[in-house]
Amino acid sequence: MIDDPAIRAGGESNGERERRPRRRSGGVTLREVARLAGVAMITASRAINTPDQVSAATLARVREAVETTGYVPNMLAGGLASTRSRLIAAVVPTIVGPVFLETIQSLTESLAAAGYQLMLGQSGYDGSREDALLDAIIGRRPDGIILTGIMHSEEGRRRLLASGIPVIETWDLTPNPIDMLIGFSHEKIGPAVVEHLLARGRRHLAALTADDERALRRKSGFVDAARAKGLTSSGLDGLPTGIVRAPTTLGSGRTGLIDLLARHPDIDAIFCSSDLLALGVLIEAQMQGIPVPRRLAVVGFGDLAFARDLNPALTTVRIDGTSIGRLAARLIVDRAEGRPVNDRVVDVGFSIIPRAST
Amino acid sequence: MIDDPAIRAGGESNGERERRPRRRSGGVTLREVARLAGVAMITASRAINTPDQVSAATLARVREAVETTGYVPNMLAGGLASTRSRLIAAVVPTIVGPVFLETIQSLTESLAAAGYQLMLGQSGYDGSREDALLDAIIGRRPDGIILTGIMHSEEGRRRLLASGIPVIETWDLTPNPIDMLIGFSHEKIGPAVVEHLLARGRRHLAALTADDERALRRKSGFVDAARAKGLTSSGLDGLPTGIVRAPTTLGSGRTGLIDLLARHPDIDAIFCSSDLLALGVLIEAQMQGIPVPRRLAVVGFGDLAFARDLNPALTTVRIDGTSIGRLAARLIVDRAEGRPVNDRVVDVGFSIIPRAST
DNA sequence: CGCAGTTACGGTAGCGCTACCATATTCAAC
DNA sequence: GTTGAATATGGTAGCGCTACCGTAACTGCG
Repeated sequence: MIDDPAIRAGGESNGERERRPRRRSGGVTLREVARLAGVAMITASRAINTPDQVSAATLARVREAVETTGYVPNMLAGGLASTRSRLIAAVVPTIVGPVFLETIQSLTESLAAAGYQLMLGQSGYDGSREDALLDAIIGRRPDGIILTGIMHSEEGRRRLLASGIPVIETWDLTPNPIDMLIGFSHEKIGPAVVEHLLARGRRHLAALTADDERALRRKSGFVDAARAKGLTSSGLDGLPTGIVRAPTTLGSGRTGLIDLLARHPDIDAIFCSSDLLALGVLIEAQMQGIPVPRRLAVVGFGDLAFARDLNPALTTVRIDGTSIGRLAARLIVDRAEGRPVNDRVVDVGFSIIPRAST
Repeated sequence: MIDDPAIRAGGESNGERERRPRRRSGGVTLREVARLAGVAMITASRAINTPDQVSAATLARVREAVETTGYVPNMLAGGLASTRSRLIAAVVPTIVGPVFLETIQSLTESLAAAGYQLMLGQSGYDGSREDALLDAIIGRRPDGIILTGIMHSEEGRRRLLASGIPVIETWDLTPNPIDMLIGFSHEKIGPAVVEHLLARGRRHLAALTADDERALRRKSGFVDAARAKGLTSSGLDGLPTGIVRAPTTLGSGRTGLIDLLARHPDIDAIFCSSDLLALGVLIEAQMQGIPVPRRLAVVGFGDLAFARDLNPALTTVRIDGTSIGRLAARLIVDRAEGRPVNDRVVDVGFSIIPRAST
């Protein structure tokens, strides 16, 4: 080889063996900033990350150097050195389908305010990509993982536990959380809705729900509570129910109502597993000339922005998604910064927003 | 300095000077895997990242070692060493407001399939947090940045350019993109909608739009095209228009229609800047007993899932958000992997979906 | 058989940053 | 003055991985 180190070294100084160069990221590094400010790298680092550990004069000089060079710290390097990536991962079944949006929104904002960035992953409604996604996430060494309304495999649980990364499960209340939990009881929603409908004089209840796990549990709570009150449809053990494919659409609300009415013409109240379904029911009812709420009461779930503006305004179950996101951010950040977290399980509850549709 | 390396070194060799330990991430490292497989670290690395560069036997041994240890590569370290983070950043004004969801969804999926992860940032509709967000993003050294329908400050442009990170701007067509561009012309949508409405015999057009930048440009195209066709409302230079605050809601659609009708009772067609607005218009029209489309034609924008299921089904302008996301992923990944990208500006166009509301 | 080209693998030195230790200096306390 | 603690700064060795450069063994070819 002509590329003999000795020959190459000759050019350098006298004996000085030539170090091979390496592709660099191209940007300004902390070394450069430190040199410009006339301090050691570590001091420059402190000036940037823990400003109150350096003197005012030094701080000013470092700040100026940062300014003139346009230095942006490489957080990959910082994360590697400190084992704190300042990345938080959030997993949702799917981002279309507006249920988790509020949560993601407030999560992103709260995290950004604390200097953290959100990584987003979609597991698919059937959790198909969940395990592969988990590896991709754990590989990035996030400081926390937020699971949004998700059923995880045993294998997934193990990997999460083994990774040692703080985990928050949300939008549900499981008996044995992996780590932390912020959610509410889907089972308890059903009875509350039954209560509400009974109070409004309804006796022939029905449910229209998506076939996803949590919606089905809400439905079960509803059906069981109705049965406990002695409300069973003629010839049925439980209640008239319609099941539609998740994610729910307005269209499936319309066909769902048609189907339910065909089988049970006497129903006078429907609990839908999403506001979108409820909107479909409202529209179909109106087309068929069925007055809401006079002949048919409709309850949704989610309290999406449009619910209050419908005609009639939609009675629905409200989950404070914004609180969930904000709280999740706080817990995760507290954990990441080593502050103690006392409430590892938080039930944010739900509320029924009574409006004109019931 | 007393901290002379020679002195310390002396202590080391005979007196076994204790090397200070350092907190480690706690997990299994590649070194461990390599040791178990009986190969060098670099070979283990190749077995994992470029499997066809190692022999079948070695590959199997490394795979087994990975299996038994539960090794998950630290991509922070990998990213630092290779200057390829395999992170892609996406910036949206806000995630609530369903317009960009399809794009984010397909983006996330396409990127995941290629081994990349999405970082999400929200700039706020007014771009207030944009500059701070940009630093947070650039600091993570993503392999690409996707700007979703965003107006960026000059300062932001500079920082992006200086960072050297590939950038894709989407949902718009600007004359001088920062880098790459996938979008469509908001201006051209207006004339197309005017065409459509004229063909359906409408003569008294109106617009109801949000006050965000792009919606206003769609409106301008609409108004200008109408004026060019000689369609001006009595006593007006242009067309009756209503402006509502972004983000749009169903409620603002309702009040918008009330307001427009009060000022211009003779209008027979409304172009709304979002499907949500259009839904509000439909609902309000129905409340007031105004038959759609007989007396009033309604056109939306976005073709959200519910548009086809409304009654009457909503005529709307469709943007293929899924394509935008998929294409953006491809361009970014191609750039990241060093493949040539020939079409740096792509116009994905739009289409008018004629339905019963016009 | 010699030579080049290919395939498989390894040693080493970073990527850019921060944890860990250390030193120098200052100021209050005794 | 000595001691102790707090403040301000610096040197160095990694964090866990891959780029760069090797070497050795094997192949095909004249």
